[in-house]
Amino acid sequence: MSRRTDAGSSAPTLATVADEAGVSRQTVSNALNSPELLRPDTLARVQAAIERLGYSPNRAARSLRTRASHLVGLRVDPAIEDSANALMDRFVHSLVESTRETGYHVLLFSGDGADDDATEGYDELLRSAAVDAFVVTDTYRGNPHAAWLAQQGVPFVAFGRPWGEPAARHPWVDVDGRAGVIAAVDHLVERGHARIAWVGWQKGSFIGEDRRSGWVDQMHTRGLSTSRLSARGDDTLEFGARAARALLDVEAGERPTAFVCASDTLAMGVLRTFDELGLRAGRDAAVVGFDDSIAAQVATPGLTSVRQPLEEVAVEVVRYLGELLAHRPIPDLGSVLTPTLRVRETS
Amino acid sequence: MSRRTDAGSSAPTLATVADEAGVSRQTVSNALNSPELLRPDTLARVQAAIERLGYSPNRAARSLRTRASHLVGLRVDPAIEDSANALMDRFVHSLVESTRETGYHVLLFSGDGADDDATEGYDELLRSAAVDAFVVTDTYRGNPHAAWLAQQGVPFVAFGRPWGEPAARHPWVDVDGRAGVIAAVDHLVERGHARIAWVGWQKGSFIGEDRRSGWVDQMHTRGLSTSRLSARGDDTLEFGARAARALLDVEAGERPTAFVCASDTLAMGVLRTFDELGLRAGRDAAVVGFDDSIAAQVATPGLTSVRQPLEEVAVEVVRYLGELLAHRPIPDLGSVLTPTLRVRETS
DNA sequence: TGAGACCATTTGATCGATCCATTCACTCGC
DNA sequence: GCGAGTGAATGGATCGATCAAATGGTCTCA
Repeated sequence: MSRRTDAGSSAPTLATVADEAGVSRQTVSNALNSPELLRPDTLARVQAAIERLGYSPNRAARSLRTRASHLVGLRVDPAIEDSANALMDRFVHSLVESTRETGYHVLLFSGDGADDDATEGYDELLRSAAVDAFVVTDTYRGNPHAAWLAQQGVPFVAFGRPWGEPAARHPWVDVDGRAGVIAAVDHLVERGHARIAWVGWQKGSFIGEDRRSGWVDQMHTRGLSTSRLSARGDDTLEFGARAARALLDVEAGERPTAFVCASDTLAMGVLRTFDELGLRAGRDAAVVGFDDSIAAQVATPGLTSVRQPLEEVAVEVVRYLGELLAHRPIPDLGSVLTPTLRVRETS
Repeated sequence: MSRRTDAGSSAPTLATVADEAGVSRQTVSNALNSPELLRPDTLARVQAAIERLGYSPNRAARSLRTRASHLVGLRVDPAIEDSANALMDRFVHSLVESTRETGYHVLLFSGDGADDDATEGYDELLRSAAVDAFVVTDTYRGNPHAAWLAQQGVPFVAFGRPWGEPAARHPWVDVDGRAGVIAAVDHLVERGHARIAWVGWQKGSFIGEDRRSGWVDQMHTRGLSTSRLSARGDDTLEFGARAARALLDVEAGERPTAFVCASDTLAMGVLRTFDELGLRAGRDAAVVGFDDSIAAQVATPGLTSVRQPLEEVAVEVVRYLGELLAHRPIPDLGSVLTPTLRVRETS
């Protein structure tokens, strides 16, 4: 009965456990994967043996046979130190937590230096069957990764809408940036502000236009003018500072009393200009950022900011992954979550 | 010759490539793993076939046979939003970059909710042979993870010294916090400061004591007193603010003119108190933080801070991993890197 | 009593790569 | 001309799990 009695120092296998419990390999396998097939007493005996030997199925062997690695790939791009990056960090943490509950793990990878080939990294992991699916995070306009994955028929879930690509058929999760900005505008209007400025990104960014539309529309809904209150440029501290200087450099009646920004980075730039001009955020004028970064939390004064519910995003992403990998039809291809406003001293 | 001519939609395997090139499986395998064994013309023929079919070896099959997954595990703990977390982010990015060059990948995992069992997560991945080694990041006093891994004989590299455990035999990489603080003190002395305060963590933290020792010793080396200039508490914004208030609440001659902090979080707390008291960092008193977080970069005024060379740390960690997994003897078990001071407006 | 249905369990084959031992081809020396 | 020696390529076995099909046993009902 014991064709494998070497029980030496090497890790226990199915055969080891089978011997220990006095059953066959397949029965042990069933105890793990389809316990309902076993008679209760047999199941108990096998489970006891598994426990006793400290057995865990070998992942490589299982993957080889089932053609499923139970890994999802996530590409992390070379660290650009800005708030967007810190955002990713929160998301990654949440993603790891969520995947854990479903028995999956997150595999990180990066493209190689040569940026010309966007499929780099994805392609390799895919062909070697290293991962079952991908999570794609930066879905800016015409994201080549998403397009390529879709074309290849690779399972993936995107964090971010397929902006401007109505034909996209992959599941995605996104945060309603527009709603976040609307909440910010409402908050400021309720605080008595009427001249509320926008400091955002250049045209061409769908995300930027989405957020800005919240400002434009809600200002009009509230009966307020947006004229001469909008600034657009790069997502840098410098541009935020420059934009604030320009917006404030008008006659007193025209001057904005509040600034809504497309990112915390821009908001911190606005605060820098306030400091230069001797203005006090929260007293002389209000500022609201976007992302609720650590900088927003520890800055003085504390920066009011729109917080993305990344924990919920991760949960939704993993839910979609589960459906996708179980080959279940997915009725709703997209899921939009609402951010919340974290009010601090600058407003 | 072609026992595998199904070349259907499924991914190519060694056998497929072998057929295509008119050689045997083993020859294709050798072309990948020991190309010097092949005759140049055969090698070229095989490589052409690999290229043509877009073949990548199946990782699961390879892992099963070689008993090596080419994955390293990294445990990410539930996101605590502070600067330490942002630090991890930079490190993870660098680690992914460094491992890529050696053909390894980073697998993220987390402990389950039950925190009582420190081995949770590690144990599972280990027994299922999912990873070849681990990278451990938080090596505070008596870190149970490191101790357990060492005891089990699992290969791992630590980011952080095995504080207070001279018997430790695992490789580690660390940043010389003491040297960073010494550089900060020197910088401040050169700027004309003599009463330089320390705002740090409670006793019991080896890292905290290491950093503090840089302050104590360098102050004495410079012939300066440290009396009544030290505050210790939690690593929070609130404590930093409280400590600054207390340190400044003395008669004018006794008052510190500079603050060196054990973290950016504490430094931001100090800045908050400055703001309350109407003081201007960089003019009325200097402040230096530690970690060069994003908050330090975008704060107004910009916070001078000690920056850890995490990119180099990652490279060293991966180098050690390579030695460890190749079973090469490791002569130097530890590697200490020197941080640099990023000077900004607060000093 | 025996054919048929049904259940728990077992056996052999397989996933795709690498290890090991062997075979083949070819040169060289005597 | 023939065995030794070398380099190149091959074939069978194997890693540890799961799949697919077969086995033996118990129970039901004609």
